[in-house]
Amino acid sequence: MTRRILVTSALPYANGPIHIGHLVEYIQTDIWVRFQKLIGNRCLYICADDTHGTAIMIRAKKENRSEEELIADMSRQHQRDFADFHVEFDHYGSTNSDSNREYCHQIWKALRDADLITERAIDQLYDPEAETFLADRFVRGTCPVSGHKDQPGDNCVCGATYSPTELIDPKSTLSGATPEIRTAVHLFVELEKLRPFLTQWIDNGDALQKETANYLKGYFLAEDKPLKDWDISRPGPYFGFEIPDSPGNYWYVWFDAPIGYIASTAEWCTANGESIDDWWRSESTEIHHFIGKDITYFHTLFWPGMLHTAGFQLPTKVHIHGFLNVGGEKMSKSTGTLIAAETYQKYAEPDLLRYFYATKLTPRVEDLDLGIDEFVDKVNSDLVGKVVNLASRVGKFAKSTGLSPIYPDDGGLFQNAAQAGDAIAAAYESGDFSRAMRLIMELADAANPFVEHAKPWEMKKDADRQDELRDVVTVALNLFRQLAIYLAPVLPSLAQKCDALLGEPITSWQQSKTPLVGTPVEKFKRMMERIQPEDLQKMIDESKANADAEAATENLPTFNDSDAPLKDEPLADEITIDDFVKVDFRVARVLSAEHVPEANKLLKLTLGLGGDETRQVFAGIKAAYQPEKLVGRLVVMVANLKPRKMRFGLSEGMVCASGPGGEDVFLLAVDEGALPGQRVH
RNA sequence: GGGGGUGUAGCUCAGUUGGUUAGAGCAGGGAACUCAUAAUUCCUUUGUCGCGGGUUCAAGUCCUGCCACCCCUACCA
Repeated sequence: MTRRILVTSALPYANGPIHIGHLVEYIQTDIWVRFQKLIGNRCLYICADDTHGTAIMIRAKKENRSEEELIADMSRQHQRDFADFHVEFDHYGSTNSDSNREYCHQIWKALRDADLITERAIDQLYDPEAETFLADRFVRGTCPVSGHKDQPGDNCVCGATYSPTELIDPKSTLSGATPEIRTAVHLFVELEKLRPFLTQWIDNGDALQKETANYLKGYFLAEDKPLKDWDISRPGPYFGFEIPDSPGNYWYVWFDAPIGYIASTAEWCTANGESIDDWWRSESTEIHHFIGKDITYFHTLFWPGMLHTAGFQLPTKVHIHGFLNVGGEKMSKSTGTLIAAETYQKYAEPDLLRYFYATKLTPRVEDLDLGIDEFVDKVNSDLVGKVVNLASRVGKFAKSTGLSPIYPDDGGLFQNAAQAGDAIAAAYESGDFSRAMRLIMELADAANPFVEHAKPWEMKKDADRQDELRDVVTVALNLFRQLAIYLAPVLPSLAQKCDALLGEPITSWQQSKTPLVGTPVEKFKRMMERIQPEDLQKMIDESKANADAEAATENLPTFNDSDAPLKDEPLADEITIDDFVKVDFRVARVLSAEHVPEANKLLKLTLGLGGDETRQVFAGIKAAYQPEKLVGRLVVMVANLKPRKMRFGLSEGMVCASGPGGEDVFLLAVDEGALPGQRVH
């Protein structure tokens, strides 16, 4: 019976690029979705960019562009990265969409109607310069308990926890300004009122992994403490949706983000003439969320609460995965292990990462580790040495023989592998990809000896044994094709290469049950390259270099230069290089400088251009410079200016200086090593 | 401090409801082969199944104490 399944991955935040840690989740989900489609279920894979919140606002400001431009750009990057890694969504939306706004309104109204919303004024730090309220992580100051300096807004290295309003000498990390305490009204969801529902939802059914259910019951739903109200609003300015019945307040990003699942599905429905209710309000549709353990409680408490209140279908299953470590350590920018999808892609095939993750993924909430040597060994010996090699070693003969009209005796290999399909499918279904990969490799291990023992290379030399050769080719390629089918959810491109070789697309899991016979075979082409540890080292090196460069940029002092000078004197009309070269700037040494008694502003300078060349120039810098201090220094002059007769004598050029005049005049200087007479280009 | 998890060959891990001499892949050693991407095939070494008790005819598997590591959470009496 065909199931109808809606699948989501967590919405990536539009604040940064996709890295290999994110990819664990998208690859995991994509494998599961491809598997469902392959066995013939109706399956929809929905995702979107998560675009709202303070972080986006701040970043847009820093980059001097609108939030809309920023998130459009990030969305493009994200979708490009996903496509590179063969993560294939049925629809990819954005939380900053009309559709999402509409569903936010709808769910909000339901929460109001259920009397779950309350208001309360809370004190929060406010950055008067950046004109925004500050989340805890945007404040640093001295710990009120131990006195440690430069601690984050909510906890200290000494172990103390506190409220950011208790920090001594707090500073905003955005502007460096001292934040002030401001009171603002926030809206809250009274989660405690949903306790009976949540308890029941967590206890009954198998929507959650056992360890997750235990964790929630033990921690959030413990009898002795009520569930805390959920702070669901932020005062403006805030990049997000304004709350319709609370002007000036915006929904906190975690309110509208999961609603994006529904909104994005709705967009797909509109485009495909389907009804949203069939997907989100139907008991015959399964809803599967794939998320990381860090956002467990949003998806297992708030989200079911929202769905329940607004009358949507609850998740059938929340699949929670652990974090990625690299080389046994947490990923970090400084060691280069936080590798961007884009960087990975330059040095290694995305398929290899998909396979490696597949061998590591289980239904449990466990962290997984990417070790360089392990990655290289596993991928090379499993995929290249066993799977691809199976096709490769008969590939050369196959073009001339084609496949036999009747599948020959193979000692039960094909039949055995066909039967193993059920166990492999069950492993995929339960999210135990690690087990699935192990089972598939067992088949690959059994297949290679067949070729070895059949000795096709001897048959090739004997004209009387061409039928036997064709039989060996038929067996080897069919066994290979079974592997390609079983691996298709993980390695979609290998399935395609198998199509290209055998001329029969892989579209269904059931194809693994029936051998392909009597068809021609295309010329064999290499399907996969081995990877070297150095390739992975290079991507780590590049990531590290990128991180260092970024850190260097961020450590640059910030210059808060006023825009007044430019406004006072706007840029002149554009000129060409030809216009520019007409002006001959020269480095000159001040040989003498003296007051001009009759003049208010002028000094009389004698400028040397090297050798005997000198120019006499009157410069309006009297208020700013003492003549005796000018003698000997280098200046920049316009040397080909038409001489002008002044009351005090002939001025044979101009000295370059900036500033509005009076005491605020600043002569141009040249760096050490410049020589009088040199032209300025 | 509380909750959860893990500990099996050098490495990554399987070991179903307790039931024969504890397994696989990779790595190591030896040989063969040459169709194949120095790939493959055959043979082969290695384990106090973290440590100590207990239950049982029988324990890697169940109970218990300890040790180590990991994850979550916290300073709450």
